[in-house]
Formats: sequence, structure tokens, C-alpha cells
Amino acid sequence: MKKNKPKYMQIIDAAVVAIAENGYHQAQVSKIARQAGVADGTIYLYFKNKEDILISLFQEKMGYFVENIEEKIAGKETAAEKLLMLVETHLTLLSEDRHLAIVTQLELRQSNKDLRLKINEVLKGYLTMIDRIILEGIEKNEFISTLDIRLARQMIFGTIDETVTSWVMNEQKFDLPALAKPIHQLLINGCGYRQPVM
Amino acid sequence: MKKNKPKYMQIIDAAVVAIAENGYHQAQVSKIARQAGVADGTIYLYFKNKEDILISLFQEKMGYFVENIEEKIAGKETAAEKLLMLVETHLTLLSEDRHLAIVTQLELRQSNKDLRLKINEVLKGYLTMIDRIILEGIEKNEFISTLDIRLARQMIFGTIDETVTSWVMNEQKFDLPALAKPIHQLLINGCGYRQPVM
Amino acid sequence: MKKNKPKYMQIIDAAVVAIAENGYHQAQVSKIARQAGVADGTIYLYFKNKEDILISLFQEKMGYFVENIEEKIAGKETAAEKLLMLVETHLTLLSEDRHLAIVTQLELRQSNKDLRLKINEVLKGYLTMIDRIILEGIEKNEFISTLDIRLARQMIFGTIDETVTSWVMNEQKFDLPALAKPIHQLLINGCGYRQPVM
Amino acid sequence: MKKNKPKYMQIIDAAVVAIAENGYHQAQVSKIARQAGVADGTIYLYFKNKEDILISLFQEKMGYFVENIEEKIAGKETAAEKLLMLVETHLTLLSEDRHLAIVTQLELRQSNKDLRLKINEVLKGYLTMIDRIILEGIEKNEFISTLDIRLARQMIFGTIDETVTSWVMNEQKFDLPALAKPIHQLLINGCGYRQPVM
DNA sequence: CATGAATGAGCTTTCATTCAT
DNA sequence: AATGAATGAAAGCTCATTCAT
Repeated sequence: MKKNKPKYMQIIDAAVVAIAENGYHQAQVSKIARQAGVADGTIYLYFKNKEDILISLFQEKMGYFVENIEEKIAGKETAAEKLLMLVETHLTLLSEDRHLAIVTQLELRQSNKDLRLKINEVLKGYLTMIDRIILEGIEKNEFISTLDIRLARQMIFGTIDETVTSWVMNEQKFDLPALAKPIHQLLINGCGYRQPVM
Repeated sequence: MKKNKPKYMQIIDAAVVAIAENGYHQAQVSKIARQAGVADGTIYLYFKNKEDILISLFQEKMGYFVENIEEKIAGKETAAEKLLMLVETHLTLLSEDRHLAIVTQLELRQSNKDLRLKINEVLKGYLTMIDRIILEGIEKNEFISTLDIRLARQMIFGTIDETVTSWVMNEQKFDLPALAKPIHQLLINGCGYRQPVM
Repeated sequence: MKKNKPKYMQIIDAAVVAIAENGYHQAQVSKIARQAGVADGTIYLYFKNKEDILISLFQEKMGYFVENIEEKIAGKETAAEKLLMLVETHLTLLSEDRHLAIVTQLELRQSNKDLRLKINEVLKGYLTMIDRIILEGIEKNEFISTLDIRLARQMIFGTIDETVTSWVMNEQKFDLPALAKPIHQLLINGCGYRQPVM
Repeated sequence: MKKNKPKYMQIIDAAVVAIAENGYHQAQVSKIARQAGVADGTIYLYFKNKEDILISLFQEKMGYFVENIEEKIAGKETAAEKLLMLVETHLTLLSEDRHLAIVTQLELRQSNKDLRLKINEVLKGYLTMIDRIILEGIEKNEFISTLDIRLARQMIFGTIDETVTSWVMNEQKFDLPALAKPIHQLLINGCGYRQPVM
């Protein structure tokens, strides 16, 4: 599709708002179009069908997410620092975009199995980034050498995800980024953190 | 509703099978009725509406879950042992009922926000049980005294949940209960586990 | 489908009227339902989809057609007499049901190729009946022995069909059954008719 | 419209190909435009609307048809010879242009009643030509004096048309022009042909 | 208690046509 | 003359729920 045309992002952003405000099943194409300020038919000049809007939405936002985190952890020395940066950025980005948080944590999970499998495909880029940090931590002797990477990754992602979902469900009543440090502490403890040997 | 009549559980069990085999959105009331061996209209003698079947389903299964775990941890001395029991039982019960695992990990999450809020209400009993173990761990000096109970609970539940989901999505190809011990290790590490002072 | 239930024929008859009065593309399912005095959804208890209504319509009407003609020609001695009976009955039945004539001659031909192929399948029963008459005519020495059955059948069906279509298109202004005899004369001449040897 | 501009015929020819290859309902204006190598909007500089393309298509092709036949029968002496020429030319022209045959015999008949009435208007020129031949045959004593011209015309056109349709539907598997002579024989028999008196 | 035939609201997508450039 | 991006109306089908028997 024509991803460089301005209307492409305009429609995706409209979809985020429409879904967040109306719920997944109540965000009809006509509502997304109205929110984007275009005609219903225009949607189909940029997206194959409704599902394509949602996959593209997730791809664009997740891509932005991964890029952003990659940049931020590039300058960090240790795996523990990188993990902190990742947790912080994850929580900050979502706390700054309520609509997006609602969509990713609640609404998009109502999609059918097919769509969820495609979303998981996109998620893999993010999970791979976590895996690299864990591996580095093991190699640099920060984490316990017997650490199961897959399990550690599930703990890290599961904990962050559960926390954000809980924040969204509680109507964003608490300060999400403030949880980055204590969560990070839990996670590196879980990974058997020890001060790197100087 | 008439929960002690045999058809009540008959319909709930039929719903689990119908949803697991057809997917949430393809499990029409008529399919559940056929699976249960009753007429469509009969469903409405036992449940207010379709959503009520799903909430009741979750309540019944989660109640059995909590009861089962409560029993098993009753005899355990330490919080760490109790946590191991909880992880083990959680993984074992779901690995023994494929249909139920598919329904709770994948299909029921496609429900709308309203239904999920109600399901979360039911889930609270389980989360409270986790909270009690964490608190006991802090009091008995097994876990670090500064541990944030809510975060620790989210780590514990998030990690287990993420692992089970991953097992279901991978078509149950690996031995789920075998992961209880390593997951437990991660979690008590995360909680800053130390040997209880004798 | 449940062909013996009264609503089955009720819907088919409503479809004939709705299509004749509104045209093929303007005969929406909702219009057919309204004409039949049932809800839109009820249609789908008796027919798989809209196309299925049209095929069934054609099957029922054509079945009635063939039966009716078969009965009438059963008592006739010669092929020429049988052919006259066929032409007469064909013209009479359609002239007695204006709606049906409009549907078969004009509206149903607007259907897509798929549907038309299925309709042709149904039509075969009728064409076979013509073939049997021609064959009998040849065997009884009424028709010329070199007669090409396929061509003769196309002449017979083509001529009748063209005449009925012309009658429908001229808004049924002339007396259709009155044309049976002269058409019959044309057709048996075309077949090289000669008085059967006594 | 601007019929002498080259793009006029270019679009008509594109429509024949697009309809033959995609079917009437799948031959969208944008497909015709692409086939013609022009922009969608350009179509509307030469035709009022989509229906206008189809009527013009039929007019142009039918005009060529009639001209061609008129020329060929000009030199013939008897009505029987003229009729043979007409049948032969009709079958030959269509057998030489598969796309056009598909369009006129199958696809254009899917159009709505309005369009078909307009097409019939155009067809009248051809039918009049047939009428003239029949009349001549009666006057020259070749055909039976009691012959009903309208019926004879319907027999002639209906038989040819039915044959061509059958050829198209059978994917042009047999030699269509070869049928001219036997069809002609059927038709003049039908008209009560007798050798003209010398 | 149980049935199951009937209901009818609701939504994605297509495509002929327009019009600013 | 030519373009092609944008428009927006229109319809078949599903399925949770009801209610007469």
C-alpha cells in the first residue's frame, strides 16, 4: 500500500482513536473514516481490508517502539542498564499515548486468532530484542549462567505487559513510568543479577 | 440460575468444548446447545444470555482452580514452597485440560472489555491467594522486605500466564509442568529469596 | 432444504413476483422477504443464499412445466401431435403466468454465468423431452431421416423462446397461445414433415 | 459523443475484451480504461456513462454486421440464396471474433431490462433485413404464401441465435460456419420452400 | 421444563462517477 | 484533453434471543 502518502498514517491514527474510544467491535470502518476525515471508500485505497488496518497499525506502532528502544539502549554498557532502559521506555511510551495503550492492551486482543497470529509475528521483533539483552547479560556474567532465555523473556515481557494492562484497566490512575525501577529490580533479581566483575 | 441442576454444568462443559474447537467468535449459542445436547432455547432457562455462560464458565473453573491450590498449599511451611505448589498446580491443571487451556489463554481474551472486566473480578480470588503467599514470604523473611506486593504479584501471574499462553500457541508441544521448577526459581529470585533463618 | 414446508413455496412465489415487478438486480432479499410476509432471516432457513432461491425457483417451475407437458403428450399418437401439444402447453403456461414469463424470459438471464450454467442444467430435462419427440418423428417416418437432432432441437426451442421473449417485451399485447399452430407448422416443415404412412 | 476520434473505438474494443475476459459484472469501468490504456476519467469524455459504452459497442458492431451482410446478399438472385448468405455471414463473423461472440451471446444478456430494450432497438435493423428476405421469398413464390413474416423471422433469428449461443457455451469446440447449410435447409423447409418457377 | 422456528438489526466492501489539477 | 484520487450509497447474510406450543 501507499505508506508514504499522508493519508496512510492519518487513517492509522484515526483507527487508534476510534478503537480506543468505541471498543474493537464498535469501531466500524465508517467510524474510522469519519475520525480520519475521509470517505469510507478512501480507506480501501490505502488498506486491503479492515484487518489490514489493524495489522498495519500494530506494525507501525511496534516499529516505532523497537526503533526508539534500540536507540536508547545503544549507549548503555551493561545488560542491566539496557533492561532498565527498555522497561522505562516501554512504560513511558505507552503512558504518553493512552489511546494506543488501550488499543494494544485491551482492544486488539479481541481480534480473531488469525489476526492475533499476525500480530505475534510483528511482536517477534520486540521479543528478539529482549533475548539479545538476556544473552548479553549471561555472557557478561551479570545474569546467572543457567538462565533459560525463553523463560526469562516470558518473565520480562509477561511482567511488563501485565503491569501495563493493569494500569489501563485501572483507568491509568497511577504513575506508570515510576514503576520502571522496581519492576527492573524484580526482573534482574529473577535473572540472578550480580554486579559485573570489574 | 439453577446451578445445581445437571444441565447447568452440562452447558458450561459444552461451551468449553465448543469454544476450544470452533474459536470464540464461531461458538454460536446454537453450537453450544448442540454440543450440550439441548435445544437453543433451553440455554436461556439456565443462563441470562451468552455472556452469562462465559462468566459462569470462568467462575466455575476458576473456583475449582483456587480450591484445588488452596488445599495443596495448606500443608506447606514456607512461602517459597507454597509458591512452587501454586506454579506446579496451575501448570498441571491446564496441561491436563487442553480445551480449558485454549479457552482461557486464547479464546476468552477475544471477549469485549465489559466481559473481561467481569472475568477480572473473578480472577481476583486467585490474585489474592498469590498476595497472601507474597506477604507471608515477606513476614517470614524469605522475601526482601521492600518487595512491592502488587508488582511481585504481576510478575508471578504475568510470567505463569505468558508461559501457558506460549505453550498453547505452540500447540502444547512441550512439557508444561516440567517448567514449574525453573519458573519458580526465577520468581523467588525476583522476590529476593533468601533461605529462611532457622 | 425443507421443501415440503409451506414457506418454501411461499418464498419462491414471492421471489417470482418481486423479480418480475422490480427487476433482477432490484429484487433484494429484503424485498422478497417482505413480499413473502416473512423476516429476512427466515429466507435463510429455507435457502442457502440468494442464488439458491433462484435456482430452486427455476427447478420448481421447470419441473411443473415438464410434468405438465409429459402428461399432455402421453396420449398423443404422432410426433407432430406431440410437438403441437408441447408448443401449445409451453405458450399457454407462460401466457397464464405473466410474472413467471417476465422472470424466465428477461430477468433470470441477467444472472451471472455460474447461475446460468446451473439453470441450463435444469433446462436439460426439457430439452431431452424435445429430443425424444424428434427421434420418434424420425423413427415413425414423420420427419426427414437425415434430420440433425441437435439442430432441430435448437430450432424448436429457439423459435418458441424467441417468440415468448418477443411477447413479453411487447408487454403481452398479442394472443400468445394462438401462435401455437402456425409455429408448429413452421417447425414440422423445418423437420421435413410428411404424413405418416397408414 | 466524439465518434470519429480514435479513442472512441479504442475504448469500445477494450470493452469487448474486458467483458469477454472478465464477464459482464466483473468488467468495471476501471478495467475497461486500463485495457484501453486511458485513465478512468477519460472514458467520460467519450461516453455519457457505462451503459452508453455498451449501447455504442452494440451499435458499432451490429452496424458492421448489417453492412457486411447487405453487401454480400446484394448480388444474390433468390431469397433462399440470400438467406443462406445471411446465415453463413452471421456464423462466420462471430466465429472469427470469439470475444465479440462471448459478449453478444452471453455477457450482454446479463444487462438490465432497460439496456436490453435499447439493444433490441439496435437489433431492429438486422431483423428488418431478415423480414425483407422473407417478403421477397413470398413474393417470388419461393416460400409459402401464408407464411407469417413475424413468426418466420423469429424462427430464423431464434435458430441462428440459439446455435451460436450453444457454440459459445461449448467453448467453440465445433465448426460453426459448417452449420450454415444444414441450418439453412431447416429454415427454408420451415418457410415452405419450393423451387422457384423458371 | 423443553423446544426450535422465526425474528431483524447491523456492517464491510465495491465501484460508477466527479472534479481539481 | 487527460488524469486518477476521492467519493458514498447500497445489500447480502449472521446469530443472539424470543415465545407459542
